[in-house]
Amino acid sequence: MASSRTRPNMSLIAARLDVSVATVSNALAGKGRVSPDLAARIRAMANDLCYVPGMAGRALRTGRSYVLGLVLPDIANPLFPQIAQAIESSAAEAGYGVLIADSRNNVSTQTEVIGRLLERGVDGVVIVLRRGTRVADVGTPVAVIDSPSTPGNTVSADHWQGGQLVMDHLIGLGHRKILIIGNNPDSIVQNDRIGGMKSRLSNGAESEVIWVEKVEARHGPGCPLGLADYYRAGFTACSAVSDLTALRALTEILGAGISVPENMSVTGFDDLVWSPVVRPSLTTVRMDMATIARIAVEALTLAIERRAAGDDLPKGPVKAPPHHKESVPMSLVIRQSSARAMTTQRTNNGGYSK
Amino acid sequence: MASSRTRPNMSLIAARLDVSVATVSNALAGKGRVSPDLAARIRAMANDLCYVPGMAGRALRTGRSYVLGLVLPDIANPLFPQIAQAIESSAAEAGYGVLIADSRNNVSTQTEVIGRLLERGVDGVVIVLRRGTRVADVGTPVAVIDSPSTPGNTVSADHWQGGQLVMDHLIGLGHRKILIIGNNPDSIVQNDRIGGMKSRLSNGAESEVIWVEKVEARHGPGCPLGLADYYRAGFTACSAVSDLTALRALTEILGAGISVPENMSVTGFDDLVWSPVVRPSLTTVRMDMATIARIAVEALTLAIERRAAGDDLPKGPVKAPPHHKESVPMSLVIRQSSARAMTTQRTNNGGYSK
DNA sequence: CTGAAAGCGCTTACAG
DNA sequence: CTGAAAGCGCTTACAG
Repeated sequence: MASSRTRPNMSLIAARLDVSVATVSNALAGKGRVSPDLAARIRAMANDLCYVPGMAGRALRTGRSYVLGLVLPDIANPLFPQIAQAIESSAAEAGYGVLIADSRNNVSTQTEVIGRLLERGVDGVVIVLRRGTRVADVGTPVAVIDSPSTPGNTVSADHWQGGQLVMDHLIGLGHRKILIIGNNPDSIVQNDRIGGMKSRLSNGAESEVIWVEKVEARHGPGCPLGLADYYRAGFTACSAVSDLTALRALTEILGAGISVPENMSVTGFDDLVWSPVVRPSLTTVRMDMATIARIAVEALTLAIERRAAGDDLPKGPVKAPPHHKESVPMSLVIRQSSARAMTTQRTNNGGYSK
Repeated sequence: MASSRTRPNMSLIAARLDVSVATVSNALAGKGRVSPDLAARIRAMANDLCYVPGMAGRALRTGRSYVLGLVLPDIANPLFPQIAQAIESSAAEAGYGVLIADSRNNVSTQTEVIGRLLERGVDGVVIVLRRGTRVADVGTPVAVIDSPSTPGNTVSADHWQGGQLVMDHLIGLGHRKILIIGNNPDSIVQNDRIGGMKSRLSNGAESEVIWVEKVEARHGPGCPLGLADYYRAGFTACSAVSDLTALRALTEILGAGISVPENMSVTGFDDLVWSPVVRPSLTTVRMDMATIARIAVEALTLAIERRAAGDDLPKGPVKAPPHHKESVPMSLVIRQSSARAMTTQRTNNGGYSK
């Protein structure tokens, strides 16, 4: 009677079929050491009993939990959904679950949450870094997602190339005075993107960079960025390092009565969820998160296998350099759209003309 | 030599101190069955050896993993960061880890991912529901976060009261013709919010409801909502059921040369990450996610304790009804701001006046 | 206050 | 092809 309350295990299956648990284990694992028809009967019985393998036992025995930790600097970051979804999906495909942890942009918290993940027995950790922090060596395989300019092993989008993409687009549309809007001058990612943009100025095009945090430090949080002044000074495009910044620019420009894209083009970065929703929808650059996640998870599972196989101590001469970098191209997303060619006569009053 | 490669366990501590593992276990668990100084020596040794308890062993023995599953309908949903952060934080406080899963807005996928979570041995599951789906009975405690109008046990924000809050605000500012913008007419949450809004129309105020999905079904995705027409028809405020919809309205209105909030007020819902970033920043309504998460996690841990204690079968007469509902008040976030009083003379050209 | 022993569910050599 | 046995790291009655 009470047996219906408790989850079935291998012993139950074995008892019902009068075989040994070892055979059940082998049959269910598909190791092929079991005769086909016995294996079939075992699988059928497992199915009848709604058997689900107990991971705790397996983990204890094999020393592997098939769980990965995902450490994020700030879960509230708008890019997080893309990252989490991609990692979860890649991990699930590789047979791993994903335990999340929020390091709250804080190095000591980061150490602490990694500790908690290790307690929980994760086999490896994916860490998303911010603002040039480094991660101390933990006793488990680690994959880092950040900028390629970050020291150490990393997988990341090619932010520099993404910057080139967007600048090529703007130059191709005929823009020659382009305002680059950054947010935080300390961000490696943002500097990479801006570096890429600047590297593609051509045909006499010029740019100027402003940083939101610097402007706010002077005039207070949420202050205008003075974009109407740049418009009057002849700038015809704003290239922001993120969609968040682009959105701020877009609303400020529209609010000043300057039409987009007729009089001013605006581009962003990251293709955040609302980018297609605003009017005009935002031309932006997208990271291939699915690929980045796949590479990170593959690297991790490979390291986990190696470690499980005991390839720990690199005896003899040290082999290849320990730094491994991989960067994934970004792609331009051209929408309805917020950036357009300089073919229309530029109006000089900045007003919205019917 | 090789011992430095392997994680220390209780046996190692016991051997080093020449005591039994049972005593180590008791000392580390703080059960008080161990003399204070022995307990101190054991803790010191554990510390020296960098001992971290192996959860796999504990899980196997106690039948509890101290891991909760978090099932989301769509990780890419912009509300997800708030939810995930709150759940992770509450769970961590209660000593639980959080395994994420994405049901991709799909009932069969939802069943499948819940199955995978159970395989991994989660002690309970938090499910965020969408669009009136129900969740089948799984063999583990479940907490559902959704609308209070959803059948079954739920914790949620009081969306109806949130709607009242925003309408009270607009009426108080003097608005009398208010456009309510919904997205999906099938959403229980959105209908609750709109119901609350309508319930507070007073002083001869009137409203009209439009649904983005319906407009798009007629004119194609991304089409204008015709808000300038509503402005010309005398509407002075748009109350959207989400910040995403509010953002779309805001950019359309600004793009039409109608100034916000001088000529048209706009409000949203959810206080998404970019709401303070746009200009003018968005007046919105916020759910108290921290409280909702705390209630959900508490309910779950309580149910887990009960089940562990064996209070399974409710013998004798059935007690209180199985449906438990809890709804948490929302709060108005008034910003710089996108909604303002009807004190200024209304201009009739809809133009932006310097 | 401390220890010997059993057992949670699984996998893996090893024998037959 | 199949089974008996050991053991992963822990906790929990039970005895002393």
